Amino acid sequence: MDDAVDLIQSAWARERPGTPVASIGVITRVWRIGKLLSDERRRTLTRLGIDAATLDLLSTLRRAGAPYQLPPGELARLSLVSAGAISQRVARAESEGLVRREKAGPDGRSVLVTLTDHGHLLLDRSVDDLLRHEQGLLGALTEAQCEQLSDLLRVLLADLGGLHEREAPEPPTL
Amino acid sequence: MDDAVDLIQSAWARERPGTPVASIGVITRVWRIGKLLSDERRRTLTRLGIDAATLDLLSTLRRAGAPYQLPPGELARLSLVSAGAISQRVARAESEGLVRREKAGPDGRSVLVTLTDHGHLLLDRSVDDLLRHEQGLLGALTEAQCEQLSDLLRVLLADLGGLHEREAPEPPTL
DNA sequence: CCAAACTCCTTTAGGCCTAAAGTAGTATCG
DNA sequence: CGATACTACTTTAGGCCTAAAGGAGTTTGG
Repeated sequence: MDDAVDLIQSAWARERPGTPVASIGVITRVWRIGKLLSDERRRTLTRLGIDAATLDLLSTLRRAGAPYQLPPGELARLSLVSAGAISQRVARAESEGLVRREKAGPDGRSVLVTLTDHGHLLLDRSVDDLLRHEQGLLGALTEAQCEQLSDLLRVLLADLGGLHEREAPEPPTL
Repeated sequence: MDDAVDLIQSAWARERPGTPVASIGVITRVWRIGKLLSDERRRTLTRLGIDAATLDLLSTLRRAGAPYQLPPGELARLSLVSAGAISQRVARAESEGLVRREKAGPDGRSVLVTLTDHGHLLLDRSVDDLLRHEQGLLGALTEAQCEQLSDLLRVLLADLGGLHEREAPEPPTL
């Protein structure tokens, strides 16, 4: 039986024979699943009184362990968003008292973002509910399928990880 | 060996023992792969002189086949975005001469969005390049792995597809 | 030493999206 | 028929993001 993505693939084949449709089965499904999960997360988090960007920020600091602080650059790298996005996330979270900015160390450029007690509490209050809910969303997959899927995605993610750097093809180290 | 997502999982387990981390292996990887692919697509499309939202609109009309027209509601359903987003996409594309809005049929509310020749050309000029490029991004996976991955994602996507409707739990048909 | 290059972070301009409100045409039903 | 509910689409307000420009501090090399 065909799903919506199979139909996209066959529609291209019908309308533009020769179009290279091989990637669609994986890429379009990844995007659609990601979109549906994001939409659902937004709904869930609205109920919990937090938004996805803030949750991501607080989570990253929380997972770093005590003393729950990281520099903006590290947050950007870990979160896969631009430095500018982190600056804005931190500004928003700071204005709500969830994190604090501290000038750090001898290098006058560097900053440390620290989780406040309020931020810590808000996170701890939301994360289990959220993750439990999302675990339920994977109910269509058996445990074995989840693992198999994780393994395949791990391979793909590892390969895509260096995409940005690969831009300027480095001369091989002779 | 552990990737960044495995580290997220073990960090939660370390910092908050008991947190339900089972979903992370699939969900976080799907998001990250989707993000990396979107970033790469944005870069590719910038070179081709089009943006992802417009490409999606033109593609959907193109795949519908002659006469290349669909109502906004159908476009929203097929593209997984809100009706408001479609209205804006169409407005942007219309101002560039890529599509045309037509009042359709006896029902005064309904509209048909039609691909113009200009839009048709722009799409046909971009889509093969784009898809060929993206096919290359899956190079880390063998053909068999791609198929296996597609199959697992199809199962998950089919299940998530009805998420929005499941909101208001319908009384069982006695 | 000091200029140039570099690094870290922030700010700004602009893009696209969602949720919700707004507009207008159509259907339902007493 | 006319009020009410509904449906299709658009508009608006606000959120978050990227790319690029803008400080400011640090390193490098003559």
